[in-house]
Amino acid sequence: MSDVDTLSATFAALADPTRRALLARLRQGEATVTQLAEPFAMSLPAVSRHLKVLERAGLVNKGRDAQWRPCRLDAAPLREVDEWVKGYRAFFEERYDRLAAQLAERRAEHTEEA
Amino acid sequence: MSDVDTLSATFAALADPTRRALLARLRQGEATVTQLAEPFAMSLPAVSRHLKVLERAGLVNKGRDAQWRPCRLDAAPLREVDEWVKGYRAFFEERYDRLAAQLAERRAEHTEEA
DNA sequence: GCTGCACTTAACACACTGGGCAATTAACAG
DNA sequence: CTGTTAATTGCCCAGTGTGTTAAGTGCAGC
Repeated sequence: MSDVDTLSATFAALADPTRRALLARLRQGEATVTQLAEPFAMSLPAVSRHLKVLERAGLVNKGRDAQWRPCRLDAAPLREVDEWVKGYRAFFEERYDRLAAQLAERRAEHTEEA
Repeated sequence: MSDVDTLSATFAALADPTRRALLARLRQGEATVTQLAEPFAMSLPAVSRHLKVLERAGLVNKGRDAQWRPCRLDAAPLREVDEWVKGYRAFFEERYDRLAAQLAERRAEHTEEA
């Protein structure tokens, strides 16, 4: 996890239901680590580590208020995810299904030519 | 990786640049395992396993043509990703930045009430 | 049936993940 | 100074991921 590209780090961070739940919670506003951990059947250190993963992925910012570390959502990396998915929208959107099929077929022909 | 939810499996599959490159290649149409492996500085078995990960995530379908396994893109799982990201769009889209801030603040007030 | 090609599986190494508890740091409250 | 609360870090363990090479499987063609 040392020098992974942003997109990989973001996807990896999102590939865990606990972390996605943390993000969902943070949509409702700031929360401390203990507050965030409360709903989970999991130790505080475990949640703290999940938050660190999210933080390193740039999805969460931690502030400092005395002994509390109020966490805020930073959805910026999700913009990149959105852009990436956009490149595949033609392949999963209903209204684009036929277009996608045509694209794939036409490009397959080009491939065979080469 | 046994009984992971679809979204987690999809995100995990996407959290690897090699696999994303494989998907990008498959946008241009069917390809065999060897064809797919060709651009990578990586053994064939390694690529084969990457494809298996994509297959188990439902992102790739493998056919059977004699000794070849033509792989096709199946972007259906990405629809779910798109839906998920949509839930955060208000937090990263320029035009929604102010709205998101308001939402977060208003919900933070509600939280404090409780 | 042997040989070759496409691909998968096996066996192994190694790093990372995610969970637990215990100990530690940091900051407030008396 | 002492004790409490918030949060992190260290250590251990089990499981998983990713790469290698070598062996196995399945199909085609002479």
